[in-house]
Amino acid sequence: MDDKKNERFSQPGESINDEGQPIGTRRRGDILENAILQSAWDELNEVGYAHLTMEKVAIRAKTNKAAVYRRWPNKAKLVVAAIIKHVPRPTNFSPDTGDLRNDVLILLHGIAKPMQAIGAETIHGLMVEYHGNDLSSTLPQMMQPRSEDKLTTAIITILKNAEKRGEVNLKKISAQVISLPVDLLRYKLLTTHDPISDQAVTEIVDDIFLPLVLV
Amino acid sequence: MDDKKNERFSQPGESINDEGQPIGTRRRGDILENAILQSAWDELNEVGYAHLTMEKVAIRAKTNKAAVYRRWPNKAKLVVAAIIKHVPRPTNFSPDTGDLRNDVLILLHGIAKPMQAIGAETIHGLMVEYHGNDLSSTLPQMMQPRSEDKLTTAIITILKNAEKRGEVNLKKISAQVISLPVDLLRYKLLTTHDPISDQAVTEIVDDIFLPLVLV
Amino acid sequence: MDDKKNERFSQPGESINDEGQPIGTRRRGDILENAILQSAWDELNEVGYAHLTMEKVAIRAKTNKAAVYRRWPNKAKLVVAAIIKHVPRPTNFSPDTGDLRNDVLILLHGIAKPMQAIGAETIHGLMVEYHGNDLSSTLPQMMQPRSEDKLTTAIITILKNAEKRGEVNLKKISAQVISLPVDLLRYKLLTTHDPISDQAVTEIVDDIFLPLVLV
Amino acid sequence: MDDKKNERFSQPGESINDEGQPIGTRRRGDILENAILQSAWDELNEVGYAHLTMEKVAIRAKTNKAAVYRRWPNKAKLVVAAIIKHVPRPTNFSPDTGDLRNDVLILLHGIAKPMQAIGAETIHGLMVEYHGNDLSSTLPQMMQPRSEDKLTTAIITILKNAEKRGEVNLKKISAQVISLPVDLLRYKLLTTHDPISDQAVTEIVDDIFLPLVLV
DNA sequence: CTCTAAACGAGACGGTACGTCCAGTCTTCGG
DNA sequence: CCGAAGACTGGACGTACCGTCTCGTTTAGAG
Repeated sequence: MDDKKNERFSQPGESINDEGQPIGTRRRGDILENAILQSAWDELNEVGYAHLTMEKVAIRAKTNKAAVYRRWPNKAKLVVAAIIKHVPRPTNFSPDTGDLRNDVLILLHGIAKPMQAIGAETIHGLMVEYHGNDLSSTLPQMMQPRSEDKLTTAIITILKNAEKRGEVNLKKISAQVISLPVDLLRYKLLTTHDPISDQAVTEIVDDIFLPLVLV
Repeated sequence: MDDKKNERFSQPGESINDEGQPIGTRRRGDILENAILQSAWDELNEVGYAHLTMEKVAIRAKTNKAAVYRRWPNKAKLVVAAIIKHVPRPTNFSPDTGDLRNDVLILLHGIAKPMQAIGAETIHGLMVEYHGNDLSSTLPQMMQPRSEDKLTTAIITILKNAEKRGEVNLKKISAQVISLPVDLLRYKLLTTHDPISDQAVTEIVDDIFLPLVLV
Repeated sequence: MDDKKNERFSQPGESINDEGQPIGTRRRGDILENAILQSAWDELNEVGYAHLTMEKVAIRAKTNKAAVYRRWPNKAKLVVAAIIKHVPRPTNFSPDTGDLRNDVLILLHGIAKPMQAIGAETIHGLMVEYHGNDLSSTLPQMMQPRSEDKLTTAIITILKNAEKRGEVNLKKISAQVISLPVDLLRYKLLTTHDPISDQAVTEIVDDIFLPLVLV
Repeated sequence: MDDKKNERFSQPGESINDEGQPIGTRRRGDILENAILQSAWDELNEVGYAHLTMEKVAIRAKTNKAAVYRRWPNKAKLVVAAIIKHVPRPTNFSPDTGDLRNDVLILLHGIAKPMQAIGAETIHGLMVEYHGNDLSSTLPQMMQPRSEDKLTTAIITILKNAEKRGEVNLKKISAQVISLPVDLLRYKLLTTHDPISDQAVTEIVDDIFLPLVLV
């Protein structure tokens, strides 16, 4: 997906029409793929997941349904691809500021931002469509509930650092507690229409997580 | 909805066809309403929320779409009605066993059962359709995220009882913590395909909730 | 097809839009059926059988494909229906002018006109689509090759009349010869793009048919 | 078409895969052309003219559409080329057995066989596609209606031979009558799904043609 | 007990989108 | 540098539902 197949197209010197499309050229490969994903992303933000259709995505990308279906067999996979392309992955997975509270806050804020960009409605929609299917290979990790991979290891790393400083005793912390802050944040993101306030994140850390882990 | 308009129909002496439907009679009112809700519930369980259609519900109920739309303006409201009819409301909202741990466990198990009956896919689907709209008037409380009503007051009642026994100090417990067990349970129900184990519920209480509230 | 189901619609006093369509009314039954058949007939004459599509017929009739497919399952049957509606059936099936030559000429001209109206391309197209299927129930008789029904009996009637006048001896005329004039005419209609000249019809009768049957 | 461009390919020493195709070599020229025509012919016999598509022909020939379109601009011309390649041309265009009846019968049987091999559906389909266009340059003569070329001259030759023997008087035979046997045969082939019986051919000659031409 | 208004059943209607197939054209890359 | 390979645009296919509407029938309830 991220490899550069045919990055250069439409060499200089070609005539360009009013939409900025090279005339006499036919978009292919990544050029076209990007146009479709951009179209899907725009539709997603304008009409929402429920009212996004393959047909309109194709029209908006000035192509046709076959070109879309050739790449993604259904709406869910198309939307996931558009999300992966347009939503920045959480940046700082293992902050190490020397302070447990700071580290966790940075991690949570890093998760909150991209999930807000996706939006609860889209996540719910994907859950419905993917119901039962395996989505771990396609969905970005931050959206995956129970992703024992990245996010959990991130917290464990943070906690290990804290343990070195004597802040916590990792052995006495259960798995439930480890995934607790991320789970709670995700729950709030899924069930709240308004953006998550900084205060809400702070409360998760100060009122719930830290009291449970600090020695 | 629950009043008895025309409960008796099909008086004795009428001919009955092989499906048990009275011949020459036309179902109306609650009789018909129940038939539609039953059909919707069956469809929901057979094909799932995403593939449930008003058309098939009407056909299965041996009626027509107009009769369905006359009662519920869209799929979401129809499904909610079917759920309310078929899923038993949590039984014990304010257990008082004289033990905080017991009380919370009873409450959580009481919530878990009906939500399992509904299923995560349906809840996600309803979230998509109701996205932005107010659903508090229609959705059963247990499904409502942030339902500050019933469930929160239930816990508060339980905690008050515990406070009388000296188990907790209610003033020092934040709102976040109060709704924590229910939120966590709901999160697990939404994001897990397998049924919630008793152990998982117990862990929520023993590893997370009680350590935060016990004095 | 020809019965009058809902001939009256759009009662006087209703508002009419610029296309002459009643506003607020939904066309049904024969009204809609006629609109579709008219649309199909117009398309047939404008773009020809090969380029007629169900989609364009529906659009032209200002309706949708489902309404078309509900009535005719494929292009061939739709076209046949349009033909039956718009092409007048041969008028004079059993002329009796007292002269064999005249009678046959009248019959042939009566057949030639409607078949010309249909056009060779359409007939070939129908033959392809109906290949193998039974079309006798749907195709107008004049188009049916080997329609031993109407047309043959028509000629036999004509010949019987001639026999009474002593012009022919029916017993000595083979079935092949009886259907010969109609077959030849149909062959020319199918294989000639230009309209059939009166002279061509006359030659069939004078050079071929009469020499074979006159005593 | 029939010239030998690159008859030899796949020189000895090349590796051959299980389909007998040389590996590492690219089929070109006649090799590829023959493969396409074979594929077209097979498709024609399996699915019929109406359901034959350029796409499937290309796939079946293990090549791509462009290679097909480069050689034949449309389905009709491709099919004609396949027919010319696979259907033997009528063998005996000017039999001279010393008997008019025999000569005509031989000619008609010679025409009937290849046309049966092509099939009525295909001929109708070609008629539709070629509607209006000139097909005389591409279609084999036997299929061309009104082919004043080969077939007519063939009959004229036969009749001239008969005239020498005093069987007919050519001057008194109209053009209509000359083309009559072939026209009738073609008509029957076009409008009958079952194969033409020998008897039917004999009847054309004995009941219709000979009575009209014999002195 | 009759009359009327409402609800019902049946299903057509206008409309949108589905996912697929094919016609032709164009670009790229391999031989 | 030709041509094989295959992606592209465009459009039609036939189907499924949506939510609305019409028509004729049945029923409940008022007078």
